[in-house]
Amino acid sequence: MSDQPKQQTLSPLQGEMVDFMVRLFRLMGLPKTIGSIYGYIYASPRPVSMDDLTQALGISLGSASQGLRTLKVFRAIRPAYAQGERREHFEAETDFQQFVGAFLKGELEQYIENTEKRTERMATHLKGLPEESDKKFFEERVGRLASMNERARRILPLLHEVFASEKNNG
Amino acid sequence: MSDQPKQQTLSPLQGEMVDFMVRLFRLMGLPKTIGSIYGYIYASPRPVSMDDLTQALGISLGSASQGLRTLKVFRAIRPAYAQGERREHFEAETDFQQFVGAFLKGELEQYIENTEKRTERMATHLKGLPEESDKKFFEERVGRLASMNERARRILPLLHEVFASEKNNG
DNA sequence: TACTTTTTTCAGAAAATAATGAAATAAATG
DNA sequence: CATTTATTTCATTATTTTCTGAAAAAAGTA
Repeated sequence: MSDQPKQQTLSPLQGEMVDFMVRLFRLMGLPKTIGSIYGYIYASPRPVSMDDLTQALGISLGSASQGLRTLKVFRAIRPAYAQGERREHFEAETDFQQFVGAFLKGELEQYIENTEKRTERMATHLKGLPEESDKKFFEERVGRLASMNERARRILPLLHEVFASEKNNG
Repeated sequence: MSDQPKQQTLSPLQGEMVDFMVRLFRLMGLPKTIGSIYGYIYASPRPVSMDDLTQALGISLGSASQGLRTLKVFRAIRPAYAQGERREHFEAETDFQQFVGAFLKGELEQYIENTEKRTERMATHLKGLPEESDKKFFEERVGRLASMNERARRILPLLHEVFASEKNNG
């Protein structure tokens, strides 16, 4: 079928790029497969099909499909037409500062939100506490936790700055 | 043996604190047990023994021992004498901004260090690349990765600020 | 529409991670 | 120093996470 046989193996340079992304994605708590898929697409001069991925990375159809979906949701990859190819192809969104930043920001916002609810519940428990039961101690503890979370919340906007702009820092 | 029976169950407030720490420690990639141990110690008005932990949290001796070791290494807890008790007791280091910050900083430094080595290897591969093999493409990619890491390195010192001082922000 | 190719889904397998508990070691007591 | 109590270690077990592959669904073709 295909006249130009697609590459089956990764060059050393491409291998390094795949590893790079595996590590970056692990930092975001995502499995190896997803990192390697992004890495392979990132390291490919031309759009990549699902089949290319299973071949080059030795992963299953299922993993490739799931991984691609996740990456699409993150906007880490985008569809790209490939000359006279029936299959869907993808290329990398290279401003990963953008999607890594967005991802981490989302995670942290969620975290801080949940934590806020938790500290509010603690404050409620505190009220019903008899004076003799180390009440002072618990008040101090809860206060610390609430203030830590408050501080984290104030930090959050800075995170955006960190990842946002190639122009200002690069 | 013990005249004052130690508490076996957690109060709702203490339970919230344990959960809080389980989540905070998970953020650092540490297992539930370790978070819960710190949480219990954090939520205890008086120094805590290993036995208290296994009782209150329903974890094994082994887990308690391992968890305490890890927490000592992090300086998240410190030994504390308990009146006429033979067993070793512990209390919480409450400036967790300090140890959480130190931990994350250490992890990230390691990460950035490794990544730097990796991008250097990439640059080497790049040299041996014939002009016709999409060399331009790969140069651009490697450049991006290196610059991302460089930016991360410059951010690192800010992290210290975030966690360091109760005085300035609290 | 009937057929072929591609993609998705998801139950089960495999791999990775965490917890247990019993034996070994260490520390304290009398 | 013999005995008891406390702690650590680590091979085994349990749990959680990730991956697979075959069946179902979707999309494309003639």
